[in-house]
Amino acid sequence: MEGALSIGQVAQAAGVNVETIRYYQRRGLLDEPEKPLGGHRRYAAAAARRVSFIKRAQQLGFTLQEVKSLLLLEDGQSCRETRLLAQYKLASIEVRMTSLGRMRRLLKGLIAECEDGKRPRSCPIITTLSTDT
Amino acid sequence: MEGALSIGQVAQAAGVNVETIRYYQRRGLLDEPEKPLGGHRRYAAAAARRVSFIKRAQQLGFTLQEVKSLLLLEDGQSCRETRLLAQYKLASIEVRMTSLGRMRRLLKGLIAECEDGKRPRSCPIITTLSTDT
DNA sequence: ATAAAGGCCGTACCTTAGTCCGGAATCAAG
DNA sequence: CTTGATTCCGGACTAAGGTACGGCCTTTAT
Repeated sequence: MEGALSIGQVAQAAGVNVETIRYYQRRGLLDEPEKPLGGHRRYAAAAARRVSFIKRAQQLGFTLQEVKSLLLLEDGQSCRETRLLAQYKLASIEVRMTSLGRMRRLLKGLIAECEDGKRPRSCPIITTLSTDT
Repeated sequence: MEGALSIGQVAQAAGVNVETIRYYQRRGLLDEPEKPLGGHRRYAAAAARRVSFIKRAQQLGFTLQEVKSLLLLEDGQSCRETRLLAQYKLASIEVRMTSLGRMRRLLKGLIAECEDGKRPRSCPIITTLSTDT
């Protein structure tokens, strides 16, 4: 059997709080294993992986609601819908990257200017940030 | 005079709610112009630009607290600190981009696989997402 | 000059993503 | 078999980032 973890072990494995696990269950992102009448629930290792996935997706800016949709892919069988969702996410990731790229270019340029020491009055950084996109 | 906007005009120009403007003022991201005793405050066009900047920075994942720091650059004169802060932000942007890049590669691959129609049983998308980083 | 629109201000409320609490029950070690 | 650590469960609380409300006053357009 590849898993007989307690909720605490799942939490530790995924690097989150026990309460977070329970919260995800309430939100329907993770299901609760059966409770052996008057005992403690046992989790498969897959639960910990699922939680890790949730955290990773979140770090990339997906909301729990979105992650939930993504996870439906796993559970559901419809490859078609899955692909659509993935394509949509991909598009949003690309938008974010483009945005970040612009900001990065901006900051790089400003840092360089700053280093040159040619500061006419106020730091060029914000004058620029405040005006450009 | 390049500005004599009402708070509503500032909000509209920046594409936010009037309440948001007031909220930023409370948070110290934007200062309130003097109020002409028993009248309505008037804003310079710079206020709208500032708000737009805040929104842009936010879209890139900066918290209001961080944006506040960034804005100190504008107001403060210390180029040195400004630069440090900007460098820190730059680094964090790069981390985010790398992360997003990984996710993008992942999604792209999975979408392609999905399109091939070779689905062994469940959609490959999640099997992968659940296991890899 | 008068009404509608907008501004002022304080307070209350909302959503997201958790975290904490407290009491009862269960598990694991010695 | 006792003790200490976990789990269970419901519900309250938090922080961030706003949004809404209500009463009153000022502006603006007609």
